[in-house]
Amino acid sequence: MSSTGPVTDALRERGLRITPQRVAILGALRRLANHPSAEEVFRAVRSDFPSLSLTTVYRTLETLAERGEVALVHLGRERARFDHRTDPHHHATCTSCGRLEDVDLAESSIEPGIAIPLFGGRRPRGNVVVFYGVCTPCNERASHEPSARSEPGPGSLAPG
Amino acid sequence: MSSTGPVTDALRERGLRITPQRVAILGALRRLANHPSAEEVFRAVRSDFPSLSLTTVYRTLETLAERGEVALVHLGRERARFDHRTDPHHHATCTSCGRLEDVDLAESSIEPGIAIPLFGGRRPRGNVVVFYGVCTPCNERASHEPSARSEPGPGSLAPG
DNA sequence: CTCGCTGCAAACACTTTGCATATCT
DNA sequence: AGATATGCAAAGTGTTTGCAGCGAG
Repeated sequence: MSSTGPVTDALRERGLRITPQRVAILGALRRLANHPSAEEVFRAVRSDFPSLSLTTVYRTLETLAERGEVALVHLGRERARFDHRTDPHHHATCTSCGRLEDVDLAESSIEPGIAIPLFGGRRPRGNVVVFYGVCTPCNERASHEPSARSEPGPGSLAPG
Repeated sequence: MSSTGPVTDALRERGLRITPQRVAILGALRRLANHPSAEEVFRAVRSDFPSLSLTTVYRTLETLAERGEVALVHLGRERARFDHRTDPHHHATCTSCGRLEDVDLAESSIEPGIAIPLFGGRRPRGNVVVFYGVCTPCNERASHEPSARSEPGPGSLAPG
């Protein structure tokens, strides 16, 4: 199989064998873009690839993460999510429904040059910022049901 | 038991019954200060409280977190850790050994006023920053064993 | 006395692993 | 052909839950 395409190329560049499973998984991750979990990728691919196993999805995403082709995003108690973007950026998440979106922030605005005592006064190698808030649909739902249970949603990491 | 003390007072203020288990658990969390996991708290308390169960530690810490008396800190795949500080602050972690320390950062330096599209252009309710780097002991160990395996350590959330 | 708390054991969700078979190169 | 990837089922890990008895207020 000498097929070409962005996904196939990415796999080849990472020194990975090009299998239909991998093509489908990485393709789905890029297409979904919504920081899906392994299971969400699994369901998306399964439709036109019934023999695929969840194990393979986990293994493939782990391999891709190791090689820097995708990134892992963990929030609070939530299951792991995968990010097709690997360039430095941050995230915003809805504390009510868990929706997650990218946030591009000027690097300088988070003081990457700060001296960290834990690192012997050296600067951090990197940092991750997560913004917490309530997305528009959840916000509207909350105002329509004033006294209704305003579920804290997934993960109780939310500050304040 | 009408004993007094910071821990007892804190429990009472949160409307919780003062049991020896809770006094010991919250006391240990404050004393350790090192962002211990439930199991680490358990081991610390167990010494002079052999009948304590891990379940109670989980339940107590969860209750305290719900009431805002302690905070949860999750990093990557790692187990949950608990923080006796609940005021806004950030964290630095060693990507090699997992050590975690507090970082106090001026709030303005992370643009809390940024308009987040996910939140309908509203500002985030809060944010969490984690700085990644290598702590001094790990750094020295690495330079003494140049070609040795430089374990990525717990959690592969580390950027770049 | 009453309701909340504790401890035990069992259940849980998510993720990883062992192994035989199938597939890529 | 040879090495690597896949699928299945089973094992983990960390955390949560049901329930009966205990203890704080």
